[in-house]
Amino acid sequence: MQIAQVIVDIPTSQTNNPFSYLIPDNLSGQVSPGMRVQVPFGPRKITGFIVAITDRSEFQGKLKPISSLVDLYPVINQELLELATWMAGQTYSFKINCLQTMLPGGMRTKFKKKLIAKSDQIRDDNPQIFAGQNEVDYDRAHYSSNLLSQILNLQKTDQIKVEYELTIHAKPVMMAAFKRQMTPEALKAESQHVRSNAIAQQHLLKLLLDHPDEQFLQSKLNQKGISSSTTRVAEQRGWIKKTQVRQIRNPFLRSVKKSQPLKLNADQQAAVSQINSATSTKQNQIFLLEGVTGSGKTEVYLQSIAHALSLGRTALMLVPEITLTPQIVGRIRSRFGDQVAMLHSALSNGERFDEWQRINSGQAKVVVGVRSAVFAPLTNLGLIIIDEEHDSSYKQADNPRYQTRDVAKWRAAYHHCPVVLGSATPSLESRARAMKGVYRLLRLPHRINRHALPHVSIIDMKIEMAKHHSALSTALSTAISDRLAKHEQIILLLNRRGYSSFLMCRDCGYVPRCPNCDISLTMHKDTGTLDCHYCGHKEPIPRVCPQCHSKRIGHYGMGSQQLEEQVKEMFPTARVLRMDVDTTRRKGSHEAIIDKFGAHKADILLGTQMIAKGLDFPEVTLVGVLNADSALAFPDFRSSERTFELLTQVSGRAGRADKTGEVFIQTFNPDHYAIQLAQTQDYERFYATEMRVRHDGKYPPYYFTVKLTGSSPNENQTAAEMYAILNFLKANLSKMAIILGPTPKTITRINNRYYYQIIIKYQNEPHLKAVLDQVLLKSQKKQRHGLQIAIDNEPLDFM
DNA sequence: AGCACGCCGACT
DNA sequence: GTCGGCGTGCTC
Repeated sequence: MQIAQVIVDIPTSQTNNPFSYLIPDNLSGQVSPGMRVQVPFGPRKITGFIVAITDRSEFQGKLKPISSLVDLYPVINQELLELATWMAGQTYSFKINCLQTMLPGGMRTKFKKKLIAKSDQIRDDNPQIFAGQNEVDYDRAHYSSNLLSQILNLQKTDQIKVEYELTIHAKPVMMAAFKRQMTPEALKAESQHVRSNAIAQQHLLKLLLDHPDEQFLQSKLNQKGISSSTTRVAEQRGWIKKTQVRQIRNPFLRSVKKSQPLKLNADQQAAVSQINSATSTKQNQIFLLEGVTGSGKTEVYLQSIAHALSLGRTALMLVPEITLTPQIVGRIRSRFGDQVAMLHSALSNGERFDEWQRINSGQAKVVVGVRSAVFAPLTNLGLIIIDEEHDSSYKQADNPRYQTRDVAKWRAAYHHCPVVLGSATPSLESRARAMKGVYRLLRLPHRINRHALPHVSIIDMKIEMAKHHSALSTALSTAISDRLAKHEQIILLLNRRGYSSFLMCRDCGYVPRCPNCDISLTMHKDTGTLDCHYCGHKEPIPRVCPQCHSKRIGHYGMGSQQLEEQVKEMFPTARVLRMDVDTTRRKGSHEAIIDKFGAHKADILLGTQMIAKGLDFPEVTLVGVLNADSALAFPDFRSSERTFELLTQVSGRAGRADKTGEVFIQTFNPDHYAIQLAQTQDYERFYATEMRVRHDGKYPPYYFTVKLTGSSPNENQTAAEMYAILNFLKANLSKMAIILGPTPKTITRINNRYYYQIIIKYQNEPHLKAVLDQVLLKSQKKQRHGLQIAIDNEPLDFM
C-alpha cells in the first residue's frame, strides 16, 4: 500500500512533521511528491503538500485516505522540498510557511466553508442562517454564539451539510479558438447560401478556405471584424469547432531590439573568465564582484549568463525590489529574448503565475526577479547572480525571515554552480568573507570610458540654518538655477519617507499621535488626512488644536510633498516630478515617471530612496541630497553603512555621460566618517573604519546575532514573558554569549500590541538552535494568552 | 486553525 | 442538580 507523507496547512510545530495518508486506488500512480492534496484533518478538510511517498507509516492509528488532488503535476520539485526543510530550521519557521513562500502568490489555496440545508423546510426554519438561500458561506465572525450552537446542533442532527470549496486565484487564461470542421467543398457550398450582406460570415468562410488548417483565436478574429456572435452562428452551422487554448499573459509591455555582447575591458574580462570557468567546472565558488557605479557590472552578468546558457544550463539573477525597472529588464531581454522570465511584485497574480509556469515547464532559462525569485523552479542551474547584494530588500521582514543570499548559496551548493554577489558597496559581512578567502574577490575599479567621478561637496546645514530656514542651501539652489539655465537635469533626494512632516500646535506643543501606536501621525496634504505609517490609521487634519483650541496648529518637518511645493515656488519655470510611495502606488506609475524624466519632459526629479538605485539618466548633471543624516540618526549599528551606501549610490547618478556631474550633500554632521568617505567614494577606508567600529561594539560580522521579539496586548505580560525567556537563555547558553535586554522596542506599541526584544550576540554556541527551538515551542502554548514570539536569525537591525 | 473534551460558576 | 464558560490537546 502506498502512503503519502503530507505537510498539512496548519502552522504549528506539531505539523512540521508530515502526516500519513493512504493513497486511494483511483489516485494511485497519479500522485507524486511536490503535489498539493486535499486531506481530511479531524472533522475538516484542508490542503497539504506531499513531501514523500512511502510504503509504511510510523503512525500507529488508522490512516485516512487523501480526498483529492489540488495539482495535477508537482508544484515543488525535489530540490525545493529539501530547501524548505533546511529553511524552516534556519529561520525558525514552519515548514508549511516555507513551502507556501516558494509558490507564486495567487497559487496559494484558500478554503471556503459552506453550509447547505438538506431540505427547503430546514432552510425556511432557520432564516437567520440561510436567509432564504439553500447554500450560504460560513463566516464564523458573523455569527453570534447562539447562532453558532444552533448551527452545531443542525450539523449533529444531520440537517445541514458542510462543504469545503477550494479556491485558487491564479488560473490559466483560456481563449476560445476555432478550427475548420467541414470539408473545403462543403464550405464552398455553404458560402452560396449565406446572404451577401452577411459580410462577417462571408469573411470567415473565406479565411477558412484560404487557411484550411489554421487554428483561429477569437482575439485574432475580432481584429478582422468577426465577432463572437458570428463564430457562434458558424459553430451552430457546423462550419467550425470551438476549443479552448491556453494564453500566456505577457508582462513585457514593450518589445526590445536584440543586443550584442559589448567589448569588455581587462577587469571585466578577468571577472567573466573566472566566473565562466567555475560554471564550466561545476565549482560551487562564491564571487564578490566589487565595482563602482558605471564600472560595467551588468555586462559581466550578461556574458556569464550567456556562458551558462551555452552549456545548456540555466541562470538566476536577483535584483533589489525597487531596481527592477524596465531599464534593467530591457537589457537582459535584449540579450536573451523570450528565454527570460521576470518575477516581481508589480506583476498581477495571473502574470506571475504564467511566468512561473514558463519556468517550471523549462521554457524560460533565465529568471530575473526580486527576493522571492530565489525560489524559481529552475532546474540545472549554472549560475546565480545577486546584484546590489548589500540591499536590505533581500531579507524578508516577516515569516519565514530568510536571507536571499543564504538561500542562493544553498541552491548553488545543490547545483554545484557559482554565485556572484555584485555591489559597489558590499555589505561588511560579504567583504569580510572575501578578505578571509571564503569568497573570491573580483574587482572592477574603473568606470567605463574613464568618466570622472562627480565632484562632491558637503554642506554644513548648521551654518546654513543660522542664515535662513530653507530646505535648500544657498550653494545648492545656485547650482539648480545654473543647470536649469543650461537645460540639464537635476535629481533631489530626500532621505527616507519617515522624515515626512507632522502636525504641531505652536502654542501648546500638542502633536497628534496614533491612538493604536506610540508614534506621531504623518501629514498627507493630498488626501487631507493624518496617517499612521504603522497600522494604517487615518484621521482628518484638525483646524484647531484639540488640546488648547488654538488656531496656530501647523506642520513641521519636510516631506516630499512640502519639498515639491518649495522647489516649485523657488523655481517657478522648472518642471518638477515627484517620485515617492504616494505617487508610485498605482501600477505602471513608477515606470511612467521614469519614462517622462528620461525623455527630459521634466527638469527636476525629487523623491525618496527609490530614485537612488539602478536608474541611469545621462542628462542628469546635478544631484542634491537634502538630509544626508536622517539615516545616521537611527539608533542602529548599521546606520553608518546605510548612509554610506546611499550617498555613494546617488553620487553615481550624476554625470554618467559626457557631462561631468556635481553632487551636493546637505548634512548636520559634516564630520561623520560615513559622509566624509562618501564624498571621496572611498569604500576601502569606509570598510576599514566601520570594521573597527563593529569590532569594538561586538557587532556583525565579528559576532553572529539573533533577535527575539515578543509582543502582546498587555505590556506587563510582554515584559514578564521576555524576562522568563532571558532567564531560560542565560541558563542554557554559554557564558560567552552576550544577551541584551529585554528592552521595549523603539516604537513600543503598534496596533495596541506592546513589543519587547532580546538580542543575542555570539561567536560559537553549538546549542543555540536547540535552545531557541525550545523557546519557540514553549511560546506556542502561551500564544493563547495573546503572546507572540518571533525569532529573527541575523536581523538587519536591532530596532 | 478549529473543534472536542474537560473542569468550575449562575441558572431553569 | 445542569448549561455553558473557555483552558488544553489533538488532528494521520
